[in-house]
Amino acid sequence: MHKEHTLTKNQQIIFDLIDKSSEPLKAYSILFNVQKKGIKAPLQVYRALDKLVEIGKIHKIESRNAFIACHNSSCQVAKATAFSICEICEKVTEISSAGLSKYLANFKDKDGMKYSKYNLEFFGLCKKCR
Amino acid sequence: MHKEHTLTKNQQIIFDLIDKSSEPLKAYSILFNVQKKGIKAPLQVYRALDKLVEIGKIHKIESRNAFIACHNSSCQVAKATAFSICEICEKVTEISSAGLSKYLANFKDKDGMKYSKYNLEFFGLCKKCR
DNA sequence: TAACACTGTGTAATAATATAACATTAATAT
DNA sequence: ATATTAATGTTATATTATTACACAGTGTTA
Ligand SMILES: [Zn+2]
Ligand SMILES: [Zn+2]
Ligand SMILES: [Zn+2]
Ligand SMILES: [Zn+2]
Repeated sequence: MHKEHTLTKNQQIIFDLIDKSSEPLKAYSILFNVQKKGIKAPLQVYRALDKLVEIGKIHKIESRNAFIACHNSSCQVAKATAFSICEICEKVTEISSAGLSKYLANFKDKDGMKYSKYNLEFFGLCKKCR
Repeated sequence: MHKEHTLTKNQQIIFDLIDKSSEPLKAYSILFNVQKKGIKAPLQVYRALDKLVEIGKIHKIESRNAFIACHNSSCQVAKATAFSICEICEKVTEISSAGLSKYLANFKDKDGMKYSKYNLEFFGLCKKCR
């Protein structure tokens, strides 16, 4: 469960937009869509995005420079994320697998180092596109 | 072992630069460094980078928008990559673990889907920065 | 109270990253 | 030879992200 954060006005507007989107949204597409709500500048968007990522309400899909809402209630560590990305339709799904997260959290590199933060992006074809 | 590709002039210049760098290089830093060799425009750099990524000679570190040479001779599938990234000094190391790549290649999502392409970035502190 | 720290906001300007469009040249295949 | 593909050179532009500065709200604390 996510720690409860009271979102500010800008954060709430931008989170709502991302949360109800069926696909990852890019920063300037978000900007375009919230201009009618008074958010006029890129920085206002990026500041809200930064905060939302920090508190785990959204995640950034690094390979796409886009953002999706976290729908994974067990995503306790906001910084340990895994996604599947369809290379045709660009559908992105957050992977919620206890086995995977356990494996990665326990993975040790050759220096014996463990990592609690990671981002994993799988690429392939989604059900519809196969 | 990588399939042998004969690099073109621009590709070779840019690969050499990345290969001898101790840290990931960004596209415009590459551009700056190869201008004396006649590569003048961003597009010339991006085209070479795209090709080098495609043939597995280099990898893109997505979270950093930077490129490193592949030093992993067992990196047969150029598109299945794992890295550790130091959050202080930004040192990046390609992880070469048979166990990890086997686990990820065999991972099935809840639809039973397997993925042969993935990119995994671990974040933490390197030996020196711990 | 007043001073302070902290967080968020608004705005303008600019930096950094990446691609489109078009003309040309080199390499490869039949 | 000719067709095809891949790479190049160049200009312009699109996309993504940050710097800098002024200010407002909130809570702490001296
Ligand atoms: Zn999540
Ligand atoms: Zn799809
Ligand atoms: Zn590699
Ligand atoms: Zn370090």
